[in-house]
Amino acid sequence: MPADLSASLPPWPPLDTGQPAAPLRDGWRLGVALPIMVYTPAATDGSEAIADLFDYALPDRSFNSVDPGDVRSGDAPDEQRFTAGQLIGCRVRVTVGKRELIGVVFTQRPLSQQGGLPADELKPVLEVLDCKPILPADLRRLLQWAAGYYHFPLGEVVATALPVLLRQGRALDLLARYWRITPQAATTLPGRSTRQQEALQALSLYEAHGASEATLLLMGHERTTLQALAGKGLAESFEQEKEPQPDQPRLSEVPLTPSSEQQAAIDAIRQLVQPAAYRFEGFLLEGLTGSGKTEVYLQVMQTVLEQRKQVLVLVPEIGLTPQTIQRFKRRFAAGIVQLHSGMTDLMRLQSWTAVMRGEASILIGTRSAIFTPLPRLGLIVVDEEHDLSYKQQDTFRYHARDVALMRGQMAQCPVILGSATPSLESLHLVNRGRLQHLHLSERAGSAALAELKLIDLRGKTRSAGLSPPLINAIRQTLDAGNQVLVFLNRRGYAPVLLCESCGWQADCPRCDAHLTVHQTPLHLHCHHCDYQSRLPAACPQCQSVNLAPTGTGTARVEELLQTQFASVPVIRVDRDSTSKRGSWEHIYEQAQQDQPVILLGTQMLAKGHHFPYVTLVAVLDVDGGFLSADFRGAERAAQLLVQVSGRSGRGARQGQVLIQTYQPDNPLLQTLLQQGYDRFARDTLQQRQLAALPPYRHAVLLRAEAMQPDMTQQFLAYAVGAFKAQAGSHHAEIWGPIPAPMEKRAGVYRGHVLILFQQRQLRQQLIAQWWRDLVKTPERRGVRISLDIDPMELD
DNA sequence: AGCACGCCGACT
DNA sequence: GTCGGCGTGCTC
Repeated sequence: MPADLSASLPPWPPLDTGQPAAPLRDGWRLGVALPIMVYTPAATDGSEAIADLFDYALPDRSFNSVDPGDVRSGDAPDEQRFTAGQLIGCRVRVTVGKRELIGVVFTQRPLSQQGGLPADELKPVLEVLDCKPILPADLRRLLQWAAGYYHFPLGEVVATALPVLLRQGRALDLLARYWRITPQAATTLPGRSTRQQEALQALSLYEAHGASEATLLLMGHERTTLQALAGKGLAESFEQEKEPQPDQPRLSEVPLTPSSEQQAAIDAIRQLVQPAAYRFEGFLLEGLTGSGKTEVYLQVMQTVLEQRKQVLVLVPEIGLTPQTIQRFKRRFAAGIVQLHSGMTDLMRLQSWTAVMRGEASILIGTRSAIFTPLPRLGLIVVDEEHDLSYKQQDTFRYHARDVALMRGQMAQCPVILGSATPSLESLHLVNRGRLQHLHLSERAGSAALAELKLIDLRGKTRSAGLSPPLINAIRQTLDAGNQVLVFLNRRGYAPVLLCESCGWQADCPRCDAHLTVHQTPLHLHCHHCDYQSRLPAACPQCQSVNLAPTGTGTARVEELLQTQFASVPVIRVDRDSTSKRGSWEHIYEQAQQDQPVILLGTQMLAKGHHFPYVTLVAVLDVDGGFLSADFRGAERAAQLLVQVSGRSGRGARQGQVLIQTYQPDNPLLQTLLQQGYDRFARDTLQQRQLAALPPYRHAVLLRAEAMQPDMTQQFLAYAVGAFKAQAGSHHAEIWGPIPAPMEKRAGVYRGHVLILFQQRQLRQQLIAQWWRDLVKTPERRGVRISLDIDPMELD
């Protein structure tokens, strides 16, 4: 029986319009954040100093007529286009140099007030695009924090927070179509159509004030259904200025009965989402795949929704499957919207607007969704918090998990970080008492956790990377009618083309890397820069024709498996095989049948997917990660192993995981296998502490790249000199400059300096001035530089 | 990042 | 004599 979550609460507050400011004779000076890579000094705005703003004038005549209705109406004369309201948080169109850009107002003060550029040197604002702020105060504060923390221009940070269409100047539609139920509906039956019945039921919840069509569409109803109801006189549509229509979340499914562990976790978090007790607290919810983390999220969310607050759920880039969405939609009849890269710009704008206006209560999105305005944010969930996709790797290098923790503090709401394999950063926060650790150790249902076993590759023959014991295990599993998952982190056919006469190897001309052999179509491909070429007929060095594809890629394993197990379908899942749209769904469908198949794939297969009939997971090569030069390599590899093993034996059947290695005695690998991830993580943390590495110290990576290797190194040497001159060498340890692990990539020579700080605040201060000077310095010419705060990968 | 201005080679 | 090469410098 659906329970009403929203007993009788007051209506939602209006949008943050601020205090209407009185029009001044001489107009306003607006501090605008613009999407350009420029750093400007902080201009003072009363008490607060905000860097990277450009001042523009909004002249007096703009205020001659104050009529909110005329804002943006195309035929109004110029003088009537602006209101004298709060402009902070609104978009403006301005001239920058010779071009026009759209920025967001961050400060607003009278032109007569002293400070900044003389008023007559300011350019005028061309157009005000919003009559109400699109970025509310709390989000502006978060964006300012992020710009400061990551040392990135505020305007560029703001740009990542806005949907593309708003960045391009599109107006937020103020008129909308609404639907409501008619009085006749009380006495007339809707007929046999279940869709119409469902739609009518939904409409009845909104009573006479109606529901916006957008909301109804988001709830899964179709426009044609509504029109059919209108045809029968049961519903009617009308247009009105869009007032935020509060979402009316309801529970639409009976919650599962939690295990005692789940209940303990739910209770712990629920304490903080009681009406009087709302405050920030971070939780690390650690639980293996299948242990029921999602049920904990759902039950805490229920409490939050009961108070008409909103929930933001972050998921990794590939974690947002239709199954995930379905799970939430089954549980709550509520506005649930998504934000991810697979959506069109218009869909993203609609989701963004719906949560910004409080018309949706649940937002499920990837990394950048952390910057969405949610006026009544009550809970943030970061699922699979260890996932690397939360860290943006280009230009604005923010970490969505870290931003989420800051946002929770600013919004005074709890943040749940969930993972089967928590990041060492989060475990460190637990140790320091900054996060509360909650455990789910039991696996729901009957399935026991898969047992992990090593296969010692030393002295064993291999065909296409598979040892005889592994091939036997695969055969037994298939003969028993079960499915097999084979995991290899290398795409293509063979990772290198080798001349068997002289040892020549086909290398990429633009990178320090081998070219990968691909079979269909036959060519050489560089996975680092996309360079492609034909296979040479003979060795360019010794003219021998004994060129052999060497090593193992997924395509070659596929070939072997197909010949070895001819009666069983082999499904390859990697970027090469799933690039076509719909192919992933097809694969998924096949894997959900209780038929023997072999699934073969890269990372893509490791995460979050349910394969109930897989009972054997084979990891062909685990050594790359555990031997990695990067100090985080082992952590990554361990997380991947645990995630992969979570794919096995989720149904009623016992699963096993076989791991091939040349290093069966590797101590970290042994710890992981014998004592589990927790112990592995504790040991690894201890090593980090001894080596004074993150998370025990706070890192900054300065990257540089240039056309010549010495230019890169020269610049980095200069940068180190400048840092020492400014900061001395007491507060920080400098590593480098050193060339990047793959120095030449896509034709440019890359290098970096790593600086480790004892204190985060000191890092913040010392880096700020240094970086702003570096950007300006003439030594920079010909060198591209970027700054990475809390770097995750040293490449 | 754009998009200027600015000072040196092969074309009508 | 010009079209245009991309070096460096600014954008309220």
